[in-house]
Amino acid sequence: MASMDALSESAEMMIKNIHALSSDGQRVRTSDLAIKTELQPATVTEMIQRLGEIGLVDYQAYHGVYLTKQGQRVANVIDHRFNILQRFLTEILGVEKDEAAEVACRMEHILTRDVETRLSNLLGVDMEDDSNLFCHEINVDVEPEPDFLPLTNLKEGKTAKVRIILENNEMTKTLEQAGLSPGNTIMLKKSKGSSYDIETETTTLSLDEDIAAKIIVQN
Amino acid sequence: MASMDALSESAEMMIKNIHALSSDGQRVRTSDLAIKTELQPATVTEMIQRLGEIGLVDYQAYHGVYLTKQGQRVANVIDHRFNILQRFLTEILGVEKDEAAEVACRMEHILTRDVETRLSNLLGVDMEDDSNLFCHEINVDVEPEPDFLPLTNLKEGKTAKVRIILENNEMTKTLEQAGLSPGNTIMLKKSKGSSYDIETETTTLSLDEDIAAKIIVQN
DNA sequence: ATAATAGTTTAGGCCTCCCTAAATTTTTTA
DNA sequence: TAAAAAATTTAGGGAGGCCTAAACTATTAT
Repeated sequence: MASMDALSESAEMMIKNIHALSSDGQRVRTSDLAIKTELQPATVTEMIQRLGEIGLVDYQAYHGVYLTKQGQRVANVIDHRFNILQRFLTEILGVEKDEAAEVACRMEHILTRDVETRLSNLLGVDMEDDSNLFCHEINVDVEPEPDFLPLTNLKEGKTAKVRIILENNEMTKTLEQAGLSPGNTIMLKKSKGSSYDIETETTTLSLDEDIAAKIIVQN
Repeated sequence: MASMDALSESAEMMIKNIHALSSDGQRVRTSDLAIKTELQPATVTEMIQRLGEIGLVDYQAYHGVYLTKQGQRVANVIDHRFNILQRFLTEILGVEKDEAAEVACRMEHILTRDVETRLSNLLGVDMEDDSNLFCHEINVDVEPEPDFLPLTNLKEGKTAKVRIILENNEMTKTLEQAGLSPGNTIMLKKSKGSSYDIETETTTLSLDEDIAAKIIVQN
């Protein structure tokens, strides 16, 4: 097992891909890695031989590789960094998903531990608790539905939570007294014409369409 | 002048360093570059010869290099990216200056235009107006206090600038329409219970606590 | 069971990015 | 201005990361 200086980007990518392909702890085949990494099989062989010498993978010629304990640790770090970066790019910067993935994939090899931790905090992730971080490719379309909508779009009979009221004046004070303020739960009983009948935790009331449109609720 | 694929990190670093050393538009000497880049003089020579072939520098053997127009453009892009990244790392994440510089120096070669723009917006910088960006090494200890805090921690009556909205969905679009988007200034009028009353440049609104917690402002 | 096919590795080559040592050019200085 | 000193470049070499073509091993199918 050779010395352990920092891994190259290519080496880290290879480890990441081995990890991604060895779902069931089985050995991963050279050809599958070649496809995933978009490298030639010969190049993959060369690479994993080097990783083997360093002790990050267990490699047996003609029979594929799997990550050693150490290799898994490396893979986990990289995955974590990738996820943090991707979330930062999409959720905070608003970068489009594909571009975010590409950029995150390049940056994951550069992040220091400190920056990683700070980014995690910014995103409200507990670094010690890894459970919600290893989602490689899994939570791709979970999309728990934003579900923010103006009261005018709520279906009759549906219950929802008031989240935003786009106005703040005398009128809203009245609404508040009726239990219609952010954080409260309400139910739309009926909407006929431009009138919305609502039931709050404390009372019932009827709203004009213009006002209802300014009340944003969440299912 | 050879073809123009993407520059390597090393090449970009060399250009950046040539730029940094050619304050007065004079030719930069190989030995100075060797010191700055911490490479051997022979390595520098090799590099700048290649840059010369590509047309990014004007190189005369034994007499140093200077950046061509094209080279300057590259240098400006890199410097800009570096500054944006460094500011993000220090001002928003609170990373210590030296580490921020190191990380920024690695990341500057990876940033895409889009991410660069978005980071600039986050920092409140107008991408078209470069003047406040070229601060290399100048604004070293200005330290304008991080002061980033969630809206839920803002004191009543205080005005602050919206910096980050930790989410990107329907809800944020609604907020944006109400003048609540990064870069805008808002004032927290009152916070009672789980409801936050805010005044933006265009309107007033009331927010639920969960949402308020995702809005990061700066004093 | 063995021949054909599919998968893998080795061999050899190219480029980048580094290096050291030797040659060359420029600058200094006596 | 010529020799010494300093700076620069050339020559040659090594490692990493890729490649293609050829050799080799494993698997499949008849």
